[in-house]
Amino acid sequence: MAPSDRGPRERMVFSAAQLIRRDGVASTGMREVAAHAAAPRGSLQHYFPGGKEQLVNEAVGWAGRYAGNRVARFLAALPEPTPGGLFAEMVRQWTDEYEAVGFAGGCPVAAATVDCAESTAATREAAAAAFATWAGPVARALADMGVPEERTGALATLMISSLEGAVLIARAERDVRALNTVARELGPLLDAAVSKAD
Amino acid sequence: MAPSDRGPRERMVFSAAQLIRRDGVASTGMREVAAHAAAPRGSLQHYFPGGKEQLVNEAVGWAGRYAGNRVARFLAALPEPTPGGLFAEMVRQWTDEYEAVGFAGGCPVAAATVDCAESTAATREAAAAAFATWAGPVARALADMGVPEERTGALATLMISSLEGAVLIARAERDVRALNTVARELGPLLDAAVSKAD
DNA sequence: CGGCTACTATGACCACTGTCATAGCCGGTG
DNA sequence: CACCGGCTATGACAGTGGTCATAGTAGCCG
Repeated sequence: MAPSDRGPRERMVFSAAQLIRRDGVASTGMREVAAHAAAPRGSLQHYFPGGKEQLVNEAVGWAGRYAGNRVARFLAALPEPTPGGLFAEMVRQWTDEYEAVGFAGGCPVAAATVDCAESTAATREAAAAAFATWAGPVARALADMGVPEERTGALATLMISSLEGAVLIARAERDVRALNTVARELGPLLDAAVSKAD
Repeated sequence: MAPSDRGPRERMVFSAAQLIRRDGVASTGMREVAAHAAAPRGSLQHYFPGGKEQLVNEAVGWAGRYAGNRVARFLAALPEPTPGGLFAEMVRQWTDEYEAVGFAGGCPVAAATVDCAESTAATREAAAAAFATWAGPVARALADMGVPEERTGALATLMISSLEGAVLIARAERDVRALNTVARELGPLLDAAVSKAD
């Protein structure tokens, strides 16, 4: 699932994201991150002199970039790209995971927002940046599909909002129902946004 | 904002919800809850022999009931109830708060889900129950407005998902943009769901 | 060889948490 | 008055957290 043989630094960032996804920021310990990454504990203070805050911020940034990069893959997987199809793929990544390995993990950016939005300004900004680097490719993809420029941003926000909320509900219920619901209900609306002059 | 003169027990549950909303479950201490509720620390073990878990679960339940009860108020505030109007009111509760007192707080149910879904089964179930007691009144309201029965549940889920996600993004960005966006984009879709035979 | 840099290894510190044990208050009732 | 239940008050405990200090290793350069 993840490249386990990268530098230890990268592994720790990745592990931090994984653990934050599962337990939230506050419940994730530094020692735990090092152990999960099979990295020496002493490396934490070496690679992340900024402490836990720096590690969390990098994990959040990593998650944002990951989500943004997935968009291109989703598009490539679609025979004929449509907004609704893209959203269905975004949702499917979650339903696939939940059905395959269970409901252990949520979105790390959401976790960081919930846990740090008020207490840690830098992390809050990292989360906002992550949402932006995620929404950017989505909006561009919508534009490429023929959605008018003035609506791409709003629809991208709607897609990400619905997805995040559905992930939350799905995790609480341990059921992918909410995810499937938003995909089904939102698909037609998204497809209807492509201007017919194409 | 809240009835400050209820029993100490109720005040503690309410304070717990407030603090969880702000900092997440893990970062909210029991002593902090007692202090915030102006309640004696010794009362914690008296009223909540189940410890923190019980307190958190009750706070989540309280939040779910609160959200469910708000629905009736929103409907009463609308001259002519429509699905899009109801959703706009639900969103407006958040934009009003954020513009009035800042972006300190999110949804306590979301916070509990993020922090406890994997670690504490009972809290996860409490969160699922809270979402259900919230979605119920929403779905019933949609039905009363003429939405076909077979779609009310799905649309309620869509509304709550989008709202939760938008709250998350708004908090990260410290901007109500996402909230306004989902309200604007989803309104027409919701209104279009009322069957015309009415 | 010495010296330097990158990284690793541990142990200690201090702040704090949830929980428990114990004791005290205080208003009723008999 | 004695008694007792509901509630409060505090101190202690054991555990865990992030962080710092210090020392060690490995490898390259000169």
